[in-house]
Amino acid sequence: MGIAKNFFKKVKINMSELSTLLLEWFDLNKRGLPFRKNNKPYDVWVSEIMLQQTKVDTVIPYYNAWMKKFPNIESVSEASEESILKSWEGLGYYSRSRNFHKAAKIIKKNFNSKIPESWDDFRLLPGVGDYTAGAVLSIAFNKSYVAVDGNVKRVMARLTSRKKLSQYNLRFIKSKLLKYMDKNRTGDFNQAMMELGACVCSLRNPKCEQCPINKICNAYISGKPTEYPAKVVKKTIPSHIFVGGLIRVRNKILIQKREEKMLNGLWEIPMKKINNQKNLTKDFKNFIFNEYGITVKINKVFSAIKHSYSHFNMKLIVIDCEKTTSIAKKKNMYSWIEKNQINNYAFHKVNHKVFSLFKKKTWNV
DNA sequence: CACGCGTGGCA
DNA sequence: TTGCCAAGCGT
Repeated sequence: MGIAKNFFKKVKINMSELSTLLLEWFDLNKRGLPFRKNNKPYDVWVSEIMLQQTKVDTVIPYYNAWMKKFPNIESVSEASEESILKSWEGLGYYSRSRNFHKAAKIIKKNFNSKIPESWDDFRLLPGVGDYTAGAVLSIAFNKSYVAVDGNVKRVMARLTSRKKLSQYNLRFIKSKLLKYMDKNRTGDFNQAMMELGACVCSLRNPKCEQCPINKICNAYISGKPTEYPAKVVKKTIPSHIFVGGLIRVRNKILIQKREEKMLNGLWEIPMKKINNQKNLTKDFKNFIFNEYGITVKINKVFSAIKHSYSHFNMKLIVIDCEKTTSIAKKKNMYSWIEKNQINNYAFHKVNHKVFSLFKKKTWNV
């Protein structure tokens, strides 16, 4: 008496048509992305960095502004850290911009400001991983490298009916892609795989009936495409309470520059994680005195602003207060600025929520 | 190698 | 409302 096997039988797929079918679809259905007009190496690279874990629609305005301000490698290599961060403000994953800044300096110094075409040189630059190297080298130079992002992993997991994206399966997937990609159009092939994943072979509701390669797809034949790849269990995200202050003196407020790994180099109002709200104002006053040597008079305590980061949720209680006395003490890098100077600094997101809250309420700085 | 790293959209 | 995830990389 065997166990009933109603698992579908994996079909031996002939992938020799993959490139032809895919590119035929891509030529008719590709979106006209602004960063794919001329496929110049620098343009492609900038877009690939911005597109990491970020949606196309979010990237477009940042990309256009960046290209206007930093049209080439040399302009990036000569830019200040401040102006780089200001152009990246709000886009997230700020180390991308810091790594690109470092890479531009290396390219100016070692490669005469010309983006290297060899895998070994390009892949070693800070912020360039296997995906970005493959994408840039294939799209800008038509080199035969695969670019395997989250979309491509999902498409290939379905084509080959692999539930687990183990290192072994990923190597298998890459070898198949490399074998069957159109070597005359490697950049288009890679982008077509990604576009298919984003627009047709989507995570939740794949449009299998419209898919140009459904006849060579194991997951489609199985009738349960969303079972590939299997979902991975994620860690639950903790929540933390913070207290922060809009500390005023006359028409100015106090801001500080972050020196931690997270949001490094970005500006913020003084804020601190607290364990509970029992001694909220007392904790806040102590924090401000210990950190800046400032005593404050509290005007108003606002209800919490919520903000979600990738790995924790923040409830930020903001206190409106005025500086009463101060002693000379500088632990952090900080600055007193007027309201109209806010646009001169790169703030991280939650500060803009604070500013807009105060604008609505009692903003008379 | 599993985790830290931002933000916005969408179900 | 809350949770999930997106053209990944560094450690």
